[in-house]
Amino acid sequence: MDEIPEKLKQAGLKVTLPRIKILETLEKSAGQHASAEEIYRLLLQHDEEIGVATIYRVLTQCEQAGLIHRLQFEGGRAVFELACASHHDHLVCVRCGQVEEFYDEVIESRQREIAGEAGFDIEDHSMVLYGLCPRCRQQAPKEDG
Amino acid sequence: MDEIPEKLKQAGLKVTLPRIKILETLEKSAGQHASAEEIYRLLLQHDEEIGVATIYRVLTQCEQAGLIHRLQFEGGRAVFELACASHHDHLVCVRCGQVEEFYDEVIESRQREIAGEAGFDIEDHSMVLYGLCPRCRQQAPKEDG
DNA sequence: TTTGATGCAAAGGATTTGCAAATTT
DNA sequence: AAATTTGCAAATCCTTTGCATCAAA
Repeated sequence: MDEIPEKLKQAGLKVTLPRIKILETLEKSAGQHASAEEIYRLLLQHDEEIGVATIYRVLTQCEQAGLIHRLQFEGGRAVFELACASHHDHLVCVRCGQVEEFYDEVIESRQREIAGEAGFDIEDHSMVLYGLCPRCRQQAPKEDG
Repeated sequence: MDEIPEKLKQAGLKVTLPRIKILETLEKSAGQHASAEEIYRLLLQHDEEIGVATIYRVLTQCEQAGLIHRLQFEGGRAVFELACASHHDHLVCVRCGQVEEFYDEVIESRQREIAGEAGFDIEDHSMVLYGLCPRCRQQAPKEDG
């Protein structure tokens, strides 16, 4: 499973320790989704002191190379994921931040139809369902009256 | 159609000139979608000098009151729309920024099913299709190859 | 008049950038 | 050795906040 250096090479990026560490961290992060700052902290925990600037730069370069995806959920900071998996959309827990992936062919085909009717040439789409994950639902049975 | 003051009152907000102007500007903006900065500039064009801080404050307050929605498309800045219309999702032109709305019951119901299977209690969702609108498609027949 | 709203400028968080020093090929 | 990459700090973008002034109820 250690193809990270290969991928960097194929992307025309030099294979450096920071890059490898950053991608490995993303790979191992919970649910394989992490923000730049989370990656920074995870690296620190493993005694890898890589500056935030480098992390942002590497993530941006890898995104442009198609190695990772940048996800813009509600709440400002971007979250990144390795691009190895096939296309999918996301379920995000508004309480704990947990991210789950899903893919639904019915939705995908409806999207194509809708875009076609509107005359749009779709390049990309994002679909995020926000709510409480099973765990958080139990911990917060009811919030209001 | 001039119910803006009414809505403000119902939301428990004082009916002030800046608020009325800001909501009117949003109402009249292209496709009824605008960012805070766009609203600021549109107001300036009509010789209304309202500070950005006020615009952000008013937009945030109106959002909390349910009068408008804050949309987080790709690219950082938030875009706002009046909440008068019923729920819908968005098609965004990646070139000219044009925003179109759509609603599809098939997608909506699939979303509910998916969330249910995952055990999530959905509070909200966002779905955005990014691509070239009909006009921009003509102006840019092919970019590569 | 009392309460809430505005404007300005300063603060804030996330991300980017300039430049010299350090690395990879 | 040549070309990139890194780290740091300063800069930038978008948005929020503190506080004195001003307007709405």
